[in-house]
Amino acid sequence: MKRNIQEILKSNRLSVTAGREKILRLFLEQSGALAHGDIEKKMGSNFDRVTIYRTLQVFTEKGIIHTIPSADNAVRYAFCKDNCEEGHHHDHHIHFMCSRCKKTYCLDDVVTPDIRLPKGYNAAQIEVVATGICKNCS
Amino acid sequence: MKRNIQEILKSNRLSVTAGREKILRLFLEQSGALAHGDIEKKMGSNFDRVTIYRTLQVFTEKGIIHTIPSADNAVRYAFCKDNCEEGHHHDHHIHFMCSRCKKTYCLDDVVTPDIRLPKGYNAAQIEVVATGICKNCS
DNA sequence: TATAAAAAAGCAACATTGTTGCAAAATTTA
DNA sequence: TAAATTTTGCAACAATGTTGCTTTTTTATA
Repeated sequence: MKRNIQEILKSNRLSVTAGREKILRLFLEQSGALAHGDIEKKMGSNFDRVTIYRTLQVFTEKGIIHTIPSADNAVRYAFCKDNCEEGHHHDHHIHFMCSRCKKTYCLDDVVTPDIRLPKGYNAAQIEVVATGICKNCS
Repeated sequence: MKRNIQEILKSNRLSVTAGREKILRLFLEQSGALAHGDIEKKMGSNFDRVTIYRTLQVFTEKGIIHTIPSADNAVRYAFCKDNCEEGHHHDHHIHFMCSRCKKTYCLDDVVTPDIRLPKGYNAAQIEVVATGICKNCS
């Protein structure tokens, strides 16, 4: 796995650093998505908050992770299993937020539906977030 | 319209105050959705930030407005045209965020699609947010 | 309509979250 | 291994969100 992590960083032309490895490992070991705050907690005090902000930013730009919109001002991030390229995600799956355990999942098998928009509107991306009770909590 | 605004407040068992009237008017006069920050700017300095927070909270609880999730840590709010009841929204429309003009619209005529979730997942709500170029910008 | 009760607003203080510039440290390149 | 490049940590700051409490406003009632 460690190998894998370094591969991912290198193939995205990123320096391999302890912080990036650790954050990436968090995403890979994790079934759910992570908010900035979650990561901060899991990283302990060895890493600066600013580093985490910047790492999440480059990971997102590179297409290593993607963002999940939320209504609670806590954007979540999740690893892109599809092979996304820099600046162009193609994660067409939907997301699920459990209101009991508060976890956010990528439902990789559920594809974003086609949606017919009114004339004049042109969608580049469609995000679907379902809220309810997840598998583990029901 | 003024009448209308007071009606809305009263029918939700809320005291009619200058701040609530003004915020509600903003939503009614507005085609797009508003983030807390937008409202703060439009309200000028006559109203306290805290009042705006609390007003948005009660309006949301009462079902007068609904939240729109976002990936930029700036939750938007919009007036509920459907007659939502306290604690139970039924706004089954989707939202559109224009990446050019940055406005967020409720596409009232576009209904949230039915989505088949994996076994065990039970959705209480499904949010769809499309991003792209809106009618006015295209 | 005046008054009491209830609700909301304002204020202050604070906590949390996010941003920026710059010097020090680590990583990569040659 | 040394130089160049990149990343980190730190500090300072800005913006956003929260809480308790007092004053003001609104509503209900006499």
